[in-house]
Amino acid sequence: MNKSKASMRDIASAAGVSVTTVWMVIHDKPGISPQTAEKVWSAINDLDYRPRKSGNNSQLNTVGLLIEQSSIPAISDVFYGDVIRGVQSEAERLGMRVVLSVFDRNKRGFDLNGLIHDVRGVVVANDGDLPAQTVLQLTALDIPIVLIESYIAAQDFPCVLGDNFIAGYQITRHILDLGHRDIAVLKGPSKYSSLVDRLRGCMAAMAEEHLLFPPEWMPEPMSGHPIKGYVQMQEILALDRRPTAVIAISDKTAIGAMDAIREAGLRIPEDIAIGSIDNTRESQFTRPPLTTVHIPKYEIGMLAMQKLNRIIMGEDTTAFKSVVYSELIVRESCGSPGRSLENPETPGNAG
Amino acid sequence: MNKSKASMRDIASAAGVSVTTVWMVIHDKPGISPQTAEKVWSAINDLDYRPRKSGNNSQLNTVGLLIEQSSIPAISDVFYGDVIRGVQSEAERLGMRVVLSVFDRNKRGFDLNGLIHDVRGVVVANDGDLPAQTVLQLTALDIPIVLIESYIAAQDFPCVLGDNFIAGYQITRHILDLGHRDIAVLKGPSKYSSLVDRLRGCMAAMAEEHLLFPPEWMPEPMSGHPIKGYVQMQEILALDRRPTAVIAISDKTAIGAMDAIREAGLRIPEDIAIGSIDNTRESQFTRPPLTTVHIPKYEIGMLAMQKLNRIIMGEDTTAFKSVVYSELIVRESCGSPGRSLENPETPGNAG
DNA sequence: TTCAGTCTTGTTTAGTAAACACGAGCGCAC
DNA sequence: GTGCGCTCGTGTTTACTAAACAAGACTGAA
Repeated sequence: MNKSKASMRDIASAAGVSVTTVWMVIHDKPGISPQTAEKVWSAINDLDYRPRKSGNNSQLNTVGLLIEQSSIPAISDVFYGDVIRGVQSEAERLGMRVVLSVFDRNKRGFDLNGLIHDVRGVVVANDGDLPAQTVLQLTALDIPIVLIESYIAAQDFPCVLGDNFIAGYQITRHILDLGHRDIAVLKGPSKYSSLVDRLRGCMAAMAEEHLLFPPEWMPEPMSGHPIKGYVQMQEILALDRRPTAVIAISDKTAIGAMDAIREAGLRIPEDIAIGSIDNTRESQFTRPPLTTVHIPKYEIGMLAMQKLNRIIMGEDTTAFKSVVYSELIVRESCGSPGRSLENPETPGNAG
Repeated sequence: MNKSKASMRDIASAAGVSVTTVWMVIHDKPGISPQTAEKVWSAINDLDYRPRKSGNNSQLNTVGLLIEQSSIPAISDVFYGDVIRGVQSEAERLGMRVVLSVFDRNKRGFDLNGLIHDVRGVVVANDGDLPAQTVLQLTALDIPIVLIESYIAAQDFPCVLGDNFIAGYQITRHILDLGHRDIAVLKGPSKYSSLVDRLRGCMAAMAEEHLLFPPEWMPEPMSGHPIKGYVQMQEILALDRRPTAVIAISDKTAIGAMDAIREAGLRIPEDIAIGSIDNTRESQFTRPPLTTVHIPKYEIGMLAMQKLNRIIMGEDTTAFKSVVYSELIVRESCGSPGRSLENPETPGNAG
């Protein structure tokens, strides 16, 4: 008669507690003393208990993490690795599971239906190649959604962002404060709203000094080229007049640009200073180490998961942007603040 | 012997339930059936129960709303009226009380101590005159704090903001799209971080068209002058060359500027177009009605209270900016989009 | 084969007993 | 009278439960 595996009721009587208590122990709810939990767990072990129904309800607290294919293997990607870790660890804290789902830019019709049935919400990491239409489709189906490092103008989605505008402003301000006035910028594809915001921040800082980036010093990015920034930088170096400093819109772009600068036989930062935004792990190992703006990637992931959970729980009713603070990290690629171009002692402030 | 008032235990036995249940009814906790609640409440009424300790614990869920004096009578203030309503209504939903506390810019040492003992957290509306030091003092005392429409650079405070940068960008973009190229801007005091961000957004939009605001078309604001924008606009109108459009950093500034424009015998928008940011209530009753950018003031207040509550409850651990979406409201003060300057049919896009 | 009825499973609601924190009052020595 | 410990009554919190509930699985009659 005891052929069928033990049930919660069996565990309860074996441990001398109520079924509810057993349930609470299994689901890690508050209000259980360590002793009781211990008793229950050992009873579960002794009787070899295995929940029956749990198969289907586990899907009920699973969320999807939609990510574009180019970032795969995403776990090790310079930017999204940290974001994913943040999402994952917050999900764990909330008792949720995360399923990774890759968006392939070549397959037009993305298989949303396969995803949405198993999932209570979706966080969309990065955009660019993920057409706004896909995102709208998700909301039409009433699936809660949170965007990461992207927003859609006039479409008020909940999202979590780095302070991209301020980051652009900060790095540009830093380079201006070092005395530079001939500054170029390596921008990114305009489909990434985060990169657009960064550029706008750069331009605002320049405008405060009544300066504009000359058009020839704002080359368009090569789409699809493996080494971002490399070709853009070459274009600038081929011009008659060369900038004394260049701002790269991302660390990756900066790294490509540094290659081009070195190949041209120029020194960093003596001939050309370079600064960027992201503070990815590799930025501290470039030669010279990159002056950049830290974007708290782990926190972005964490907050995104937290926000998604709150939307699912009905706690967040109005959509808003959550913006995490950025911080300028001064290393060596712009020269140190003590030694500006003309004035070795104090930061230059001419303008 | 029954001289002393009834206690929870008395209520409990009178209603035939446990003390815990009585407590849960009084504190509106979940897990009480309507019938039981009814029984308990009537017992409370019959025995004329009155909680003893509650005197001090009601202060425990009170929060302070710190506001600068110039905004008083704050309830009717054009901007902060809505914000305060938002804070208040969310506080009510959360079962909290709000005490208004006015910061007087003339009294240097603000009496924080009087406030902090009764309060579990503070939301600071506006800044400018509220020195950063005061804010830091609050955090040093470990009082949770949320800033509204302000942040302190490099000091990572939780805050709730309108999307000031984008708002500046939007109104400027709108005016540029109408074909204007000779554009002036009426900026605000630089101590207001929100107004600084708006200006930066304006400058970024201009820079995208490779334009800068000429310095003579960016007059400094008169500090302390009753009618904001009026004197600034007069300065611009006195110049040899006049702009075809002007951007006011706030609705209030725009209203002053419109007076100056009318006094100079010029028509709005035919001679000078004007746009601004805020969408305060009065902006729709100006003549002509003001084209402006809506900043959701009520939502800002609501989110600030929500965020403060979460910080108090220990749910929010990392500080971040919450940014609510803005929206361009096209009325008549810039001319209608169908009829731009040179081209009556389509928006001008030269540049 | 199907379909109503019951059984068994996990889950949720609505509740409780007992321990806890803390100030008020009380007695008692000094 | 004043300070000091002690108890006691207060509201509050923790740890736990009985009973109702939802839903799939099983069963046995039509």
